[in-house]
Amino acid sequence: MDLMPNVKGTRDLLPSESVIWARVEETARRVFSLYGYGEIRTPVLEHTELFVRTVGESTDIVGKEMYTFEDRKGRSLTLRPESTAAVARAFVDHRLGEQPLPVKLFYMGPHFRYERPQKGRYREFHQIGAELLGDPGPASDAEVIRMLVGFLEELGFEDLTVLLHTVGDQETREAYRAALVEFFAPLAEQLSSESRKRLERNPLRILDTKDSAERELLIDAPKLEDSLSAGSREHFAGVRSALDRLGVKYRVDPGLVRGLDYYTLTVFEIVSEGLGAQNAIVGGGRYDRLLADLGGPDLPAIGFAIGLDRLVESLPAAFRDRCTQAPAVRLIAIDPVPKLAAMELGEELRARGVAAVVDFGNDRMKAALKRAHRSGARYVLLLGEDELAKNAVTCRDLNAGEQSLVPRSEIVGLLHNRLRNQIKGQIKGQIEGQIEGQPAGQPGRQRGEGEA
RNA sequence: GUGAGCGUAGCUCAAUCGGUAGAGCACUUGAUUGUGGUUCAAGUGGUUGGGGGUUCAAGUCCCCUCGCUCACCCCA
Repeated sequence: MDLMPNVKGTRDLLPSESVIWARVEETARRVFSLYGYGEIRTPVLEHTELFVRTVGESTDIVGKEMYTFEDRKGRSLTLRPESTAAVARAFVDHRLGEQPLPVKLFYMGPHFRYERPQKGRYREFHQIGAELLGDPGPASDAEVIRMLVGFLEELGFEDLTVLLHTVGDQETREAYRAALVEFFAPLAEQLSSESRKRLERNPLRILDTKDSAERELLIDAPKLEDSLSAGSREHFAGVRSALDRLGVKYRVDPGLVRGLDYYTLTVFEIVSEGLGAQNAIVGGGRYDRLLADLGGPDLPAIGFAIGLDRLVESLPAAFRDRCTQAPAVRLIAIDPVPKLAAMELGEELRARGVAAVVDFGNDRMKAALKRAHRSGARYVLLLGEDELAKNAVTCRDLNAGEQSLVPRSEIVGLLHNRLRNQIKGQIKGQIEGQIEGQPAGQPGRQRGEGEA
């Protein structure tokens, strides 16, 4: 039992894991910026009212999952359970509607919901999201989805299917809501208590029930498709034809009803295998009323949020294997005096972009070499009195188990070249600027799968 | 919020009907005075999550509690 455990539903990410997260985040930044998105960083803390008004009082998020508390002046604050509302708030606050439209923003960071943790669900979780604000067209919907799919492909995901649906415009929703209530009212006894509540508060949510008896009832229930207004129908058709043209695979899923109140028209989701029950890694949709509801301009918008925790859990092994952080070179000084020489050499290597660590242990070389091996280093440079006297260093290749005496003047260039060559094969599909100092790999892990 | 399962060495786990806690890996040391990874030998390591109860005797049975995990609900 820990004396000081972490807070339930939160976790620490150690370097072997956080390096993967960093690569995913870098990829998102690169891909999204190629589409003209800029990063927005909003506070983790917002007024509770923001989420109550936008996400919806009838949702579980607002009803029972928010981390809400009063500050010292009695104001009700909430740790953000999602970010679309916050981005919309910032958009209104900063009058971004007066800029050339659409405004394209992405964000990433921690979010909080008070739920029982399980696989793929944490109380502190992380989202990467993007919002395109100020354009009504189906083309924007398609571009947003295309960008999202492109991002996931960069990470090595294959065969992910986009689930697509429409919840219609306001007119549609009102008509359909009425139709649903009319249909279910006489059947209320056959509904679960949960669904009876839904019938009052948010009838659309009955559609995605998992209760088999209720699914039977749904067969004869009015279809959302039949209530779609002409405009909604046209919009949905536009999204679909644009996605077809862009080569995005999707499946229309009539059961897909996003839970948040602010969604209109297009909604979509991406699920992944191997995540257990919490398999949605992305959710998104259009929210044409949200900005106006917040007292801002009457502008439409669309966006999505990626569950980073779940994304990383389902990340293809090929991507994970490329994410290593061990410095490739380790310098071991055998006596006190060469230690300073080792530090100097380390600086020279780093100046050329070669990641190098000086071993400061004062024990025997045996122990130092062991540390080097365990660190995942590819090369060890040995500096002792012998080497100093000859103005050279011993360069040991830990993979090959071979070593040679290299003149001091040549060692930096030699390592720089060797590591550069090794990296070129691995770098494909990875971030520019990561070329330097690419490590040799983790202990116990196959080397060089990324090559060729 | 509801339900189920599980807490034994740093890690993964074992321990028969209740009988005085053990293995693999890891770690330390040595074989090797300036050479890791392989091999061999030796060694360190435990309040069996915590508290209470039953019993001659509890890791094992009972109660309480804390924690973790999975699932429901819902969502990323």
